[in-house]
Amino acid sequence: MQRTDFGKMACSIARTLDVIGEPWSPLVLRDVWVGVTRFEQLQADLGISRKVLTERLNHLVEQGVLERRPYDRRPRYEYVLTEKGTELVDLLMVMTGWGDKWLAGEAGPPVLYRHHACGEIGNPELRCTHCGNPMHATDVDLLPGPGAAG
Amino acid sequence: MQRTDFGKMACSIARTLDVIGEPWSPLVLRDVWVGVTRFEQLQADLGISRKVLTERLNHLVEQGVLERRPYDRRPRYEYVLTEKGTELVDLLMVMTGWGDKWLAGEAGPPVLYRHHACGEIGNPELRCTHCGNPMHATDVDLLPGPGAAG
DNA sequence: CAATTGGGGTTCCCTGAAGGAACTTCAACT
DNA sequence: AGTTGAAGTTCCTTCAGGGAACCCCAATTG
Repeated sequence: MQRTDFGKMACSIARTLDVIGEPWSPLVLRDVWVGVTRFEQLQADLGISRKVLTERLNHLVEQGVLERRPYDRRPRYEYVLTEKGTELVDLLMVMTGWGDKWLAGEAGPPVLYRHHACGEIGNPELRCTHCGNPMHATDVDLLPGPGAAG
Repeated sequence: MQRTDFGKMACSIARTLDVIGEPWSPLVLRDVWVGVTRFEQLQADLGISRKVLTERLNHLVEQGVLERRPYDRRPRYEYVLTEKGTELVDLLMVMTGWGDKWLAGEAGPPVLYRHHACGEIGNPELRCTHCGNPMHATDVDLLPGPGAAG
């Protein structure tokens, strides 16, 4: 085996990594989210190799995370988030929150979120869909689900 | 340049990827979280190359996400989550939620979370720390923060 | 209407990282 | 003294990322 295939593991983390776990993919997603949607823009903004950018975009399109869409009568394309991709942004927001807290240092966070509902600057927090209380690593027990292996 | 260094970018996503973005790292973290904490156990459970496992564990320890701790008078060690690492599990939980929804298929989720506070099975959702309302990709504006580049 | 421009890729070579198996070390147990 | 088992290390092969050059196509320009 060359590079291990995470997609076949009975684990939603591994499967998710199969979609956006390759190097650069989360940053491509971030850029598309904030409006950097074209090949040339992405390549220039990220400093990524054109070859790898092509591979990542194709993979994200295949996985249904991005849609490749013409924006001109010339052969010009932009990449936009699908619903599946938009929901992946939750992941980016949590990554941002953690990075802001643990890695930003003196300078502080590079980007802030203003929440439409309240107009305030803030970060997202994980809360239980049932009771609305915080739901972090230490607040849950893990149980085997219907899709468990063996 | 060989492999691009994400750690120096002015982006908390890129910086977080520098810590856990390498292949296998999130799965190592998951295993440690659920109690697979020793070298041999991790190697067997993941099917990862021993060489790469060594590299990942060292990196995660250097980054302060895991702590390497003796558990015997013989030279035996286990890896445990630090506070910094425990907070990273938020990321794993969100990955799990997305994977459950979009990739689990017929079989359903392999793992379920039971929330201590309410005793129910459920998934975490992102909510604003200020107002408590849902906070997803489409609910925020992005603003430059104090650590923004140039 | 030939030449230019620019977006969106492909192709090529080189190096570095992942896979995998064999080997090493060290303390305790037999 | 020999064996065991955890925890790595070493070595070789193959594959993926970096980087630069090249290609294709439609519209605009001279």
